[in-house]
Amino acid sequence: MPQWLTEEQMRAWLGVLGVSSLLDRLIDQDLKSRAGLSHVQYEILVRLDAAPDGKMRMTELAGVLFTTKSGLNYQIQQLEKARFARRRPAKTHDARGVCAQISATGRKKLHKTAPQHVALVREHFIDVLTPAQVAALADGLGAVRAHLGGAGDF
Amino acid sequence: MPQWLTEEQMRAWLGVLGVSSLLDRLIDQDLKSRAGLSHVQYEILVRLDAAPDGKMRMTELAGVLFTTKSGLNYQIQQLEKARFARRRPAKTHDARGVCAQISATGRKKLHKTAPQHVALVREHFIDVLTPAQVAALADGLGAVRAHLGGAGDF
DNA sequence: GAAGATTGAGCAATCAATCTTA
DNA sequence: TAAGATTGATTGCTCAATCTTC
Repeated sequence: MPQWLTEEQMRAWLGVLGVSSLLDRLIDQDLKSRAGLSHVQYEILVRLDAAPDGKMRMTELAGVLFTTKSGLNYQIQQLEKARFARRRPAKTHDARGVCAQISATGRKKLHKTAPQHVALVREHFIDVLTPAQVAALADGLGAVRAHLGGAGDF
Repeated sequence: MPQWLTEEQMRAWLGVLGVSSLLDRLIDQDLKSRAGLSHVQYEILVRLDAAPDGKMRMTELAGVLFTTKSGLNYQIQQLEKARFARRRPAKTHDARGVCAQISATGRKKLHKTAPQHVALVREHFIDVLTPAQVAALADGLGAVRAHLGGAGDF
């Protein structure tokens, strides 16, 4: 016989699914209407902006963003069309590598967009919780993430 | 000046996004390969199976699943093709209402699929956490969900 | 006009296959 | 042969518009 979930375990599990669905949609709509960026595109720009020289290897970027290489490729194409990023051969001796690099326009766009985005995350996530709850979420979700072994960094 | 997130707040936030991405993909692949169902389709069947008479109004179902009405409509079509569910006019005096109803085949499929699905959720989520961590996640995520005001029920 | 539901166009994600270089 | 990256076909999602009934 299977070991069903307790009521509390169920709340934790459905909580993860529900909260991420709701917040992701909310954020996507906000970013699209305000800045014309999808949430994924915004996260790409954040990572590139923080990276040395504004550039990162495609596979590495896909890893930290928990997306597939195909999906990332598509989004980088969109960012290239919008002139927010470009592709550059990686300057290793390995000619297979490709880097995505944020452009000056991309940085401007990001820096103009970020404050309101952070405000939204605060309003609907951080500020709804006590500091202890935030710590508990960081702790628990970090444990799950560590177990899943994604290439993330935080 | 915007109020940036602290390192811990960032871990909590990226934790939600990362864990849900990773687990959702993992579960989707598992369900598709084992049962030919997407995660969304599985959740639909769970809800219908638990509902009185195995049926639920389309809008209500979309609400508890945090999905759009269009998205739900598409998935119900797929479930109809597979004979796991069907559409029925709601038996209110209001002729606008439509119910989705799980079929006997759908119930069989669900009951055969559920144990391994729960085992997977345990393996990669519940069992990775202490009972206190599970309680903390249920608590914190519940608070966020309550604030977002989704039509969920748990 | 508003609520419940459905449709269609366009966009985005996935999976397998391909191409190139190591 | 394998790693890095890209593409193509297919599926699924989102948004706006539509249709019907209240």
